[in-house]
Amino acid sequence: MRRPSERRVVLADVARLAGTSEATASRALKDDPRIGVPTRAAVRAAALKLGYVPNAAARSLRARRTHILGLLLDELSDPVHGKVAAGFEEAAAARGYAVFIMTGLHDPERERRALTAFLEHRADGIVLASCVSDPADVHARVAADRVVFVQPDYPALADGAEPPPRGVLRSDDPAGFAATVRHLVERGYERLAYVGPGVVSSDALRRAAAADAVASYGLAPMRYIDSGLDGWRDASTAARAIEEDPPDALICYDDKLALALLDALRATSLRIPGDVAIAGFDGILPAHQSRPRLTTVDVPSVELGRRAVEMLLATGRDGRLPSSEVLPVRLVVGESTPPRRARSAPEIVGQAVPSRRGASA
Amino acid sequence: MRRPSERRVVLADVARLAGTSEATASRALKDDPRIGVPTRAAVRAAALKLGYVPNAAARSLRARRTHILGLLLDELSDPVHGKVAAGFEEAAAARGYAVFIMTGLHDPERERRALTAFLEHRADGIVLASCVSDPADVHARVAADRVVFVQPDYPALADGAEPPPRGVLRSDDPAGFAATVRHLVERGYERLAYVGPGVVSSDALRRAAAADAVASYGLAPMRYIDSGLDGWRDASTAARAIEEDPPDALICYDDKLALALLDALRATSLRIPGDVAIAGFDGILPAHQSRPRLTTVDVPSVELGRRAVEMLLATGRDGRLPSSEVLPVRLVVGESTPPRRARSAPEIVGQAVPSRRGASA
DNA sequence: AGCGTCCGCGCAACCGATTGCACAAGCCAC
DNA sequence: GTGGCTTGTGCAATCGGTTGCGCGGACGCT
Repeated sequence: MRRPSERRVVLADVARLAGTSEATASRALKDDPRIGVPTRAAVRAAALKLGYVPNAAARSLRARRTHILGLLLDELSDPVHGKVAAGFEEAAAARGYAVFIMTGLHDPERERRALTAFLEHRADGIVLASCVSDPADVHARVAADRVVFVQPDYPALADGAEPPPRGVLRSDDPAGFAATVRHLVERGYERLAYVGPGVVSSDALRRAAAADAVASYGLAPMRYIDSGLDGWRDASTAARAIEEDPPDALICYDDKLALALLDALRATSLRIPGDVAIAGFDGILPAHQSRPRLTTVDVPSVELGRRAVEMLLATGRDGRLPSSEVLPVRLVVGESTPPRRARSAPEIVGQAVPSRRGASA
Repeated sequence: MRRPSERRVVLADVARLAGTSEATASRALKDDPRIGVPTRAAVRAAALKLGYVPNAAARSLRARRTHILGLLLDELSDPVHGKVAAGFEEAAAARGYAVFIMTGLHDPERERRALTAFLEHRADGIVLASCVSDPADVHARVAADRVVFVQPDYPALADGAEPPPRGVLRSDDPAGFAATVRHLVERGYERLAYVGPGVVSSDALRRAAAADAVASYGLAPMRYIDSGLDGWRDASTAARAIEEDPPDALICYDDKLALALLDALRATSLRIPGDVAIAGFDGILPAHQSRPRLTTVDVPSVELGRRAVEMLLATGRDGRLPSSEVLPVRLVVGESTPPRRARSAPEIVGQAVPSRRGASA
């Protein structure tokens, strides 16, 4: 237990106790082969005895490497971002990097401040997950070989750019939505609708991907239902709009929204999935446990976080990041999108109020 | 866009451009009143023009303050921990602190390494959420006025210690479980069972709190059902055990487990809540959206994170942390615990659970 | 014995900011 | 004109490690 009066143990103390110079002590502690084995042992022992803890600030000041990685994301409490963060932290820790995490909350000003913090602390690498700022602004502040974009909302950073961008990592969301649409079409759904928050820019991409798929099947253009920004909490407005004019199936921006809708639609006369099928996106755990089980798309969120670290730390000798990557996604069919023609008996699964009757067959 | 050839801009460059010394430039940038207004403006302009970004390592080396806070938790992808992290990050950012987040994953060795990282980076404060290490070991490494324990699993750090501990922050879980038991008793449930992972140490506390409450109502001792460590993913084993000999109601360690059980019990002949009622704990979003809606206890997780920051930064002039705090929780009655008999019991929906603040008895 | 190597280690500069202290003006009063 | 003050700046030490370079001694070889 360190008393206020005791000064912090510094390298000089270790060196003194070990009977060497600071230089030797420093090298010994990092197992420099130029230092003899006995000396190394002596320094080790001294450090241990004194409870020496090197000062990272001093070290990185001289070494020009901080072993710090910065991660910027929207919301830590969001399951998807939480998984990205978990994968990121795990991979970083495994490689001996500490992780700065800051949240942007869709606020450009907060993002700017977060970036400033990363830069002041001289993070060795920065990962921007779903940032709302302009990548050009970002690149004006951060060297291109030090920043990786994960799930960028910017079409410009996606495919088709010339030259192929580096340092961009994302999951194949368009393919996921295409798979969802295909699944629905194969199951006999025709009038599809997309529900999303609108303002989030990745929403436009997902919606467009679904719309493209719908068009490719020759179906009528997909209806768009605005869930609003807080549709994740209160989806009742969207639920009423759906009740008024129910489509055959709903394609949701993400699982969080789908689950909120599932909940809100209980208050309507609609039976789910009997009257309206519903599909989500992300593959978060509650989606797999909901009732009915949600048809959704598993996104490798943890893997995204992990790969982001690997990309950052894999700059080749040309000092450039590996080229961009797209991680595959996987459609998971649940009970929320049953074959449409097969429905003959009334669905019980989607009933609104739990039964309080006695035992029933 | 910074080219590799351009050297990083340092304070000396700013000073040169502004025509002052480094000392003056440094003071000007932090609005030292001793520096004349024109000089301050000149330095400001020079810094802006050069795109100067101060080096946090150099600054904190000399200033002996890093403006870094460390947060150690079990799993970032866990909803509860995610909310704690979110509150923590938000409060820290608002006060100009950067946040190191590391995960322990219930592994003492990882926790040790995380603590080492915090210490090497000289974090101004450290928050340990649900760490599995011995607090004594922690205090041997970290000054007592620099670390806050959130939701400690250690009875020794809870109430009753003498002198009252400082730097301990938790929610009133015992009161929450007591409220759940009371609710179940009032609704006519008699044979209660507790389901938990067993090995997690906070499990013992929760179980004990529930058991105490059960005893206080003169009911038979509560049965214990082991969910296993990965009961959050696969609760089928526990579900089979429940089906074999169903209690009246299940009190679960947390919502995650309750939801998994809810899901697993669908594969049994039991109807929920008709045959067996079920209650969770934590108040995570999916619990409020599940079907049936889960009776649970809202825990102020975000607030825990926020308060942790405030406690860390509120050390008085005696250099000591504020005394420990217990945040109140709130029972939320859902559909998973309907009245069991015809006799109607008083509704206590949304009633706040009486809770004590501070460590004073 | 003489000479070239190699090994192990220390000197001192350096990373980039902060800060105690001193000093130079400018101003007033005597 | 000189002393006492205030005001605005600069010098240089300092924080705690890292690292280029050089030096002394042990060792091998002729």
